[in-house]
Amino acid sequence: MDYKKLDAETIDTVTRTFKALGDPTRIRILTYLFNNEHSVGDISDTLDIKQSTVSHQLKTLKNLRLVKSRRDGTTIYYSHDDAHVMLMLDQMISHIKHD
Amino acid sequence: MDYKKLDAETIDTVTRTFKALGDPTRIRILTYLFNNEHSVGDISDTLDIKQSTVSHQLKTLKNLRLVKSRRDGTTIYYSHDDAHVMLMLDQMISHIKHD
DNA sequence: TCTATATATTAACATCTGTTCATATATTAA
DNA sequence: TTAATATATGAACAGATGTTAATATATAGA
Repeated sequence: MDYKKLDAETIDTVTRTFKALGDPTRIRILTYLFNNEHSVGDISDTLDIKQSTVSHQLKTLKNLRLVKSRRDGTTIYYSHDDAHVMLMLDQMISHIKHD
Repeated sequence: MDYKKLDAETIDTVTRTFKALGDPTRIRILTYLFNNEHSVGDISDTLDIKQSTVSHQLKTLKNLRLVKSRRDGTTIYYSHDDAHVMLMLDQMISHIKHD
């Protein structure tokens, strides 16, 4: 890896992505979405995070294309949308746990 | 991976580590340290970041054991200290670049 | 000891971030 | 259309964060 090859845009995107993972609420949401899709209300109830907070953070994650959503009636289901990032999240958790 | 197994301490450490990677200055410093150790002044000059800023960010990275240092006279050389995290940084850069 | 050099620290500041409450929007069913 | 339910949005706020200038500390050499 050559640091000189890191253009500003790459640094910016890398930074934004890691920053998205640098918050406990978003980590908990993403981890909950590891295997299955879940609705906003489900996430809110299961993780005990206010609905408004969940919505805001899902929007943040969606802007970075880390999650995607589908509507079914009034319910909106979210699922992860970046397998590579999910893998890195899994790696980091394993790394931290086996310390 | 089971989200229920994520205790508060693990979430906290995972979050702190990702947060450390969520800043352009720290990303540039870590990337520069990918292959070799470098002194504070070298980092400051090469990356064009004020010495004070470099020192502050190196301290942040050292607190998280992402870098280590050794002294040689008045010069202090820093190098990375977490191969797994460096691997994830490399993975993320590759992921972003090949998008 | 005095000077020069390298790095660390402190305080201040502006900016960013995450949460919350209140409310808006969207969909469905009656 | 009205009511009920699910989700999104906007504004406000407190607290965190990154940079900077000024200064302190540490080491080596004269």
